[in-house]
Amino acid sequence: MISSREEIAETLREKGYRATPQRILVYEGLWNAGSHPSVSEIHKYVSKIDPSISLATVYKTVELFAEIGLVREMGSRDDSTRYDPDVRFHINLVCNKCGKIEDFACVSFDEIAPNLKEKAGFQVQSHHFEVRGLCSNCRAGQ
Amino acid sequence: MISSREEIAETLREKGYRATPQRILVYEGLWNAGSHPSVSEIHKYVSKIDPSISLATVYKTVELFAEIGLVREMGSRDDSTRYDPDVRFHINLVCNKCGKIEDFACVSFDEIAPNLKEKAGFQVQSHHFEVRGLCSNCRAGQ
DNA sequence: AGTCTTATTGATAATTATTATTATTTAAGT
DNA sequence: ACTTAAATAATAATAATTATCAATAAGACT
Repeated sequence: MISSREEIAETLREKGYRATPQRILVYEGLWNAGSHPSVSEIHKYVSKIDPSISLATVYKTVELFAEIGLVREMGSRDDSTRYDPDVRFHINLVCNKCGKIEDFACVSFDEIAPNLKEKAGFQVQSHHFEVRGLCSNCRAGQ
Repeated sequence: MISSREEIAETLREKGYRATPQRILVYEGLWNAGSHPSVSEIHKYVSKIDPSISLATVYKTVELFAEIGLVREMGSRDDSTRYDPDVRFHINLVCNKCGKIEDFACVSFDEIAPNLKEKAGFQVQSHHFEVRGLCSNCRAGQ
């Protein structure tokens, strides 16, 4: 699922953007800075490799990635916005107690809203499907 | 779908909270302060009826309502967090251009993730199902 | 390989949503 | 009516995000 550095560079150039080392690094951070990382967590991760990278650059990069579909913005409920580099359709299960986020496969988008486009005339660009509650661990500890 | 003042007051008391005029007012604001209103919009609305109501009170009230299931927090992507007083399962269609939010009925939760509870052992407390893209108007104007 | 143009970066200031604090008020049980 | 803890209003504090701008470097063109 994760793309190679050269694939990312190619995608950026195709869309008319420059393939900078910072952008490649942020892409890798999205996959390696923990589960569904925040900008702050991504910045912490990439700083270990390039200590001079700016927080503002990470902000601008994830915003760009979201625009061109390289990442999915999850919105913020508690602290800060989180990002999911898996852009395939799935459900994010967020535990209200421990905060853990799991991914859960579900039926396809077309099965859920078969006539979304016909009825609403809506052109889908991204989605955010989040379910909040208690994960199995936290339920056990109740 | 909207509950009466007395029903809201009763729900609050049942859960052990006080039924204050501010809380009743905020509940009405959730339905009347525009589509999927933000805290700021709710405060603007309720201030017309009770000019002394504090912004902090609106924040605390919607937080309480979200906890006891009287409203659904939609999370924030752009500006501020928005709230949906319709807590039934449905999709929010958010236009990336004009910002309009429409509600879209879809198949039931259980049809989408039939074995969510069995497989993930996850106890659902709330959901946020948002699809971003272009609404029919904005597509036409492209 | 060298030069040019302009997008991008890094550093930081500014903004703004949200939360915390605290004295005062009030809902609801007695 | 009285009491008491919960709730409110006002406002200060926090923290995420955005804006600004001079310096840098990616990529196009010789």
